[in-house]
Amino acid sequence: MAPFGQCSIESALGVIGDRWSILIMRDAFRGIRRFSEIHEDLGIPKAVLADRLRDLVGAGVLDKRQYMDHPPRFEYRLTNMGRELSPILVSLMHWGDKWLSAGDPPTVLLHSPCGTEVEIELHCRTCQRDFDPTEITSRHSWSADTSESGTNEPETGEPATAPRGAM
Amino acid sequence: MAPFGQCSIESALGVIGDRWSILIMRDAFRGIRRFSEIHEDLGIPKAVLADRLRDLVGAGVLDKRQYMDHPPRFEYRLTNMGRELSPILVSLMHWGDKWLSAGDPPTVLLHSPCGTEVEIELHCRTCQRDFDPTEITSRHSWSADTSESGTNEPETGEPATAPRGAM
DNA sequence: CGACTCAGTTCGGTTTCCGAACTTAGTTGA
DNA sequence: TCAACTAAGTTCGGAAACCGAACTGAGTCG
Repeated sequence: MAPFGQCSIESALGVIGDRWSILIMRDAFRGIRRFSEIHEDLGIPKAVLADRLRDLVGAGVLDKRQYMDHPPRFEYRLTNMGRELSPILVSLMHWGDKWLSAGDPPTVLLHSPCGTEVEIELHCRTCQRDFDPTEITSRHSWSADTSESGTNEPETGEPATAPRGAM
Repeated sequence: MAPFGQCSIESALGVIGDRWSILIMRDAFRGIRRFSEIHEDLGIPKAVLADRLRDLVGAGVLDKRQYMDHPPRFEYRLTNMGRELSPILVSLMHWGDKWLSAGDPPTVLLHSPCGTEVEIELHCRTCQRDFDPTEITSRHSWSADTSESGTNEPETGEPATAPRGAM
């Protein structure tokens, strides 16, 4: 495996492939921008936070700026690159809501102009419709097939051949 | 911070909040299902792989089944819960493609019925359009505002107030 | 019988994580 | 002016996780 090479998922994980990094970015979306705020909000050890912020700034998803000279105070703001992580956070949130939350989702995202709940969907512009994961194929050295077992207590049967799927 | 409590992103990270877990799930989508295959594909230490597979099965995103009795052989298949992680993987891939890949994206996902490139978009059913991250608000104890700096070399200025944003 | 495969477990060494204490620069209140 | 306080880190020692390599055990193949 080349270090963060051939697969974009791997490359992406090189930047946000750790629990804390994602939570720090979530905080950034929430408007939590200062070292001490993040520290308090997440309960992350300060040394680790300092480390992660350095990495995230280095990767280009956060920007460190001094917003006050006396005393010197800093904040970490989303860059465009960082802001575009939101589909990832939105999908994580939706998945957690659906499969892990007991009862009501803790947070609901809204489309601010109209107040409708945000949806994130796999969409096909040609077919003009949303579709689900089983309809994904990939183009590369692999070929088709993402279909797996059909329920969460999957049916038995089906041979052990390993057709190559997406991603 | 309650351990994996109030925020669905945190809960989700409790299941796939580690680099290896996500790569193992990606392999599952690719049709790589056997212990030895995953080990070889990822270069993950066997002890760690055994650990992660236990966790992922325990969490309900993979199902371990014996597909052969003599000799006993096992495979790990996606459950429905696992399959529905795909929007997360798709967004990770798109983000990596856009911001980290030099040149062509290593893998392109296609809508299998028609061969069009897969898109994943924030969508509003009321406005009948896709929109971008700056138009997200949340409903909970926080209020609006996700707007941050506007470029990847963000403009200076703007006060240090921390309006609460989404997620 | 010997070599091989799969699916792990065990082992020692290295890296990372963690919480607590410390630092440095500046501010506020008495 | 001195003490207490805050923000943004750094330093420290112990605990946990990670790593590659070696080992295990069930079963197969020639």
